Amino acid sequence: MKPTIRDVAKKANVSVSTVSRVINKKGYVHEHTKELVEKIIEEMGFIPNQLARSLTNRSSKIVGVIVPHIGHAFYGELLEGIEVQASIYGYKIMFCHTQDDPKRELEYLQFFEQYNIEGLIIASNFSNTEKLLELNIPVITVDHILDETIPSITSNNIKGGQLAAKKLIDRGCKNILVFRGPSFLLTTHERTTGFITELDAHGLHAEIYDMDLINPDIFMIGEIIQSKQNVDGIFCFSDTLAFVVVNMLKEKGLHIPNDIAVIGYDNTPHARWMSPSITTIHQSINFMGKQSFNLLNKLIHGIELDTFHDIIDVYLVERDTA
Amino acid sequence: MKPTIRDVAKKANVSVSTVSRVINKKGYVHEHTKELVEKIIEEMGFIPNQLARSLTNRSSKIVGVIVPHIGHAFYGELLEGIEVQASIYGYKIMFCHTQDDPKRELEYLQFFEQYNIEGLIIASNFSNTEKLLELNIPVITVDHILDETIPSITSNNIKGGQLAAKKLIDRGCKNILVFRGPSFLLTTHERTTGFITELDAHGLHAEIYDMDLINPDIFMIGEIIQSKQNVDGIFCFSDTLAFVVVNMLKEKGLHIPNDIAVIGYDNTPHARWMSPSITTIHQSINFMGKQSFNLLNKLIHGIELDTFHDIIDVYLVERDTA
DNA sequence: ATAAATAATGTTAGCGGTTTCATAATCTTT
DNA sequence: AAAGATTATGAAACCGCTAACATTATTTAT
Repeated sequence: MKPTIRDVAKKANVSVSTVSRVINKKGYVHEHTKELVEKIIEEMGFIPNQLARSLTNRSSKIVGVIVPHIGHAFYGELLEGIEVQASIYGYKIMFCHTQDDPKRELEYLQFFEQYNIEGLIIASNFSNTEKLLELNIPVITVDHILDETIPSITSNNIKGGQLAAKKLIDRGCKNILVFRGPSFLLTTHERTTGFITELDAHGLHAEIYDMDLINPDIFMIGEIIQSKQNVDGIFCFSDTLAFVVVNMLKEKGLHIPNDIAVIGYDNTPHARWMSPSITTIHQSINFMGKQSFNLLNKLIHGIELDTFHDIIDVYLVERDTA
Repeated sequence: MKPTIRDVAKKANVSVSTVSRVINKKGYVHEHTKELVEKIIEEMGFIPNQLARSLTNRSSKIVGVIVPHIGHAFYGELLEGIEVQASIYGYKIMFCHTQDDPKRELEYLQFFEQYNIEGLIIASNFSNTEKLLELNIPVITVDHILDETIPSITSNNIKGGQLAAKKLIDRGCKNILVFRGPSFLLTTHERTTGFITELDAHGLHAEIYDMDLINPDIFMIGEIIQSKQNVDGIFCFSDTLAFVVVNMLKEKGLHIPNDIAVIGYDNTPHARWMSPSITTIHQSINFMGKQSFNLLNKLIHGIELDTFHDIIDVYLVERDTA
């Protein structure tokens, strides 16, 4: 059986409160007894039970994270960033992937509540904002803004769109296609806005298609590429998409980037490994993860926020396709 | 303030134990009172505090999962499988990614212990088996076997190697290269064994190189490919590797699969999207995740195991590169 | 009708900690 | 040397729940 604080107290011939004081470094305790207690804790291999602690403290040292699909690289990397940072501050993560199912969202919200989680990071397109606020714990969103009142970490999607546009314009592209993400995502709109306004400023415009960023409809992309003539620039809202597009263009015998330039988004490893390697917009997902934990951590500890909605910078990675 | 069981009891004019009986559906309670209590629970929005429950029960409904890098697709998918299954049984997961750091492993083992986790799934190359067994909770490993005494879920790597070999042999390949994984992994050895024995049986042999499966050393691969003449078949232990190799071979002007055949491993989405699409060994990572939770669940509930080391089937996905 | 069995509910002691309060010992201060 | 402040420790209540045990009400069996 694991030793409890009482076992330690008995062996050290002190009261439990003294032991408690030692492990929490709180209140008065004589140097002598402190050393003795510490020795015995060491000896017995005593580890305070966090569950019991949480019960009195209401500080579980757990934060919840909700993502749509943990299997996807984006969320994996995000989670990695969050976890790294959380562990520095002694926080553990309990996560849930909703698979875009609102039922699961609510279910997990309850679970989280049962465990007295101290804060919540939401990366899914959460559907039930009221429920969220009822929780009465700090909540932030990452990668998108759910509500003006909920602090967030997002990527600078407008700039991402602008950078891509600038690059294509610089190359002299005139006939531009955009394979963007689904229209219900805020990120899609932001990138589109950034891209289009930049084109506009140069008297250019683009033809836009909505796509699934993660599971691209290969057939449809093929159709579009075949049917369009004279296209000389394509902006894809994910590297996965760019990846598929580049492969198809090569099949078609076009030279990239001379005949046609392609820009992706995300800067995943595959973009670098592909040949030609894919020019893309880099967003540091890992960093977003870290920052989102940091933001949440501030809220948990009641620290004043300097920025309520933090926007992470993006940049263009110039490679072979544009 | 969140309502407690006492608040409910008071409002319903019953004792806390009656309420407890209602929420746990355990012991005698009159239909009348049951309905009343349920109504009040509903009204007050009472949710039993799992922390307090765990304290008495020692059943936290939490299982721990340790992976090396959550950011990697393999572990993301694995975690997804685990989580889906866990949630069906009302279990939450607390995870840690060790980044291959033994210090972090131990640290997290302690954390897990503090939270009375009920079981542990290990996907990392855990270094400290004794510590693990000291935990006195069910432990299983997934994707590799750490110790004969610890139940496991693994992929049929031997068969994976065999399938790849058979395919290359069928194509008439004579001059074969293997880009395998790091030699400290059991999976690497198993696949190698499967592959080599099959070649042996046909009087063939292969040249083997150790590689990082996830972050391939592009330069080194390039060197090898350039230096070797007459190679007509390559077996890569990950699709990522195959991906890089295929790109390089194309650069070199070789025709795949006629001049040279390539087989990957994993069947990641990119293998399908690449052109030529990559022939690969499929292993159902998601399924492995599910099965590993199922296995752990049996152990937790003391159910007799029919297989101590369960091996998940793999198969060849024939596409354009072999 | 009475004993025995079953059903319904309450009382209370934990689970393993933290924390308030009380008390005792030691150190300052004048 | 006495009063006051500081330091050191312990007793006990409590966090929110479960479960063993006790008690009473209701059935069932004889």
